[in-house]
Amino acid sequence: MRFGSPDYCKEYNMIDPKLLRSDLESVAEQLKVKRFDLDCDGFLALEAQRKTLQLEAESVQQERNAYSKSMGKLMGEAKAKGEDIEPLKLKGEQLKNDSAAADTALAAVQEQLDELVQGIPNLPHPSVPAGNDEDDNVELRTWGTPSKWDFAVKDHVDLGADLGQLDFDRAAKITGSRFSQMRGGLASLHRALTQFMLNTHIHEHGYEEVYVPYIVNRESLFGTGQLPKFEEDLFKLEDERGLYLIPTAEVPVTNIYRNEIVEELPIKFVAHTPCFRSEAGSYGRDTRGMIRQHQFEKVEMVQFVHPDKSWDALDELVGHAEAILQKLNLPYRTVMLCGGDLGFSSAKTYDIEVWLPSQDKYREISSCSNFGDFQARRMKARYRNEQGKPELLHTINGSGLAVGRTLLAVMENYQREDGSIEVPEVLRPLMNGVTTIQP
RNA sequence: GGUGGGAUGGCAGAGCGGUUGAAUGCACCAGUCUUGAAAACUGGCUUAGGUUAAUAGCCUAACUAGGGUUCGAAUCCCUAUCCCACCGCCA
Repeated sequence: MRFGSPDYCKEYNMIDPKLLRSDLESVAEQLKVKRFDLDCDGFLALEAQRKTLQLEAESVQQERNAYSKSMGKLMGEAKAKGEDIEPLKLKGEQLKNDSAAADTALAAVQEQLDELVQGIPNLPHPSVPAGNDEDDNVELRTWGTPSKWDFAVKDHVDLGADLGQLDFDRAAKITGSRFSQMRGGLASLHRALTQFMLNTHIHEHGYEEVYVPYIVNRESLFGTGQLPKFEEDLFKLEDERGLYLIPTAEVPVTNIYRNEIVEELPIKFVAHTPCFRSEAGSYGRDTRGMIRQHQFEKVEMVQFVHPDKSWDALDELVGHAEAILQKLNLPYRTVMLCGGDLGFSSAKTYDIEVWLPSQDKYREISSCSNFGDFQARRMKARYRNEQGKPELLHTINGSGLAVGRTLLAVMENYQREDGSIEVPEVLRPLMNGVTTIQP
């Protein structure tokens, strides 16, 4: 759980504290791209206190250790001479109290320092453009051409309802809003998409499939950065152990190597899991259909890579996600997120957005990020460098893809005038040759 | 859910409350020997934090985790987690 001593260093530092001490101005400058205002004066003041107090605490501790070590001998001598050993103990007691006082003072400052440092997001990569929100994201490329329809296109909600295979009302009855229930061909199509994505990543992109828990502990959520800042986005179990439903496979998969030194890099994992998100704070947004659900399926790619290779690996991983859309022949575009839209832990993120004819625009279907050593530092996930020394590795991940949204995109882009849906070529072998979803 | 037994360095495995960061073996690295290799011998071999120009020294911490007793804890006490065995229940 912890780096080093419980007294002197708290867990979950994120930005390298050494970097803050050596290059504070530069860090603050870089964080402006992310629209984060770093409290430099506050940091410097706390850091100065920390340094003084830590040196003090360690020196008292040193004295105490030396005294304790000599105690055995001193007591023996005292007893041999028939002297009282109480004064000897008293001095030890005094040292203990001094030490405890010094530790307490240090801990108080360290706590404030930790709080400050832990609230600092990851630094953005120099190539990340400044900007406030998604409107400032930069389109890098588009692929495919949105179809022209000579009839009025329906959205997936109407298509699904007309097919009698997608039912939000019954899902609401069973559970509540933001859930869906499917049946028949649509349910099969949904499953086939999952299977297709997994097969592609495993057999064409070199990923190893992993099966992981869908319920995780706090430490894992800290490791990937969902906690402590984003607790309200999670479903927490009413359980004294304090467990949570996973909001993404990223959490269990990335944490596979928490507190470990891995032998060989890179490691490429792909996992299919359900994802659970409370969507607190998104009331009224995307309430129609299955764009934003409390429960959805996702195929997630996670890579553990050498620090020198993470940027190349990210580009490659984006390509893996795009390949799925290309094989499904779904038009999309790839954008680079601006600083203001970047997630807390991410150094750089590419979003892939699929074309939705009903909305006449592109909507996010995958998000691919490089976290640098940010998550690795929280997780203590390391590898052995060329000198054989443990060093933080880099983590990257990306959806490949969000299955629910992919289904929706397939429905809308493959719809026919009669309301039936053509099954994309690549999915047919997985659906026993079925070519059309019909009522 | 019940009862018992465990958790020590990469692995195996010692460890009376006081030079134990931790015996020993294996593995690993370097050297000697050898034409080369093996064997044998010699030496090295955990990690984190702080200090520092330093991956040099020095200091602090760590024997699953958290708390307690003590001048002093791997060693004693409490709690949690995980593992093993048996019983009960069960997809």
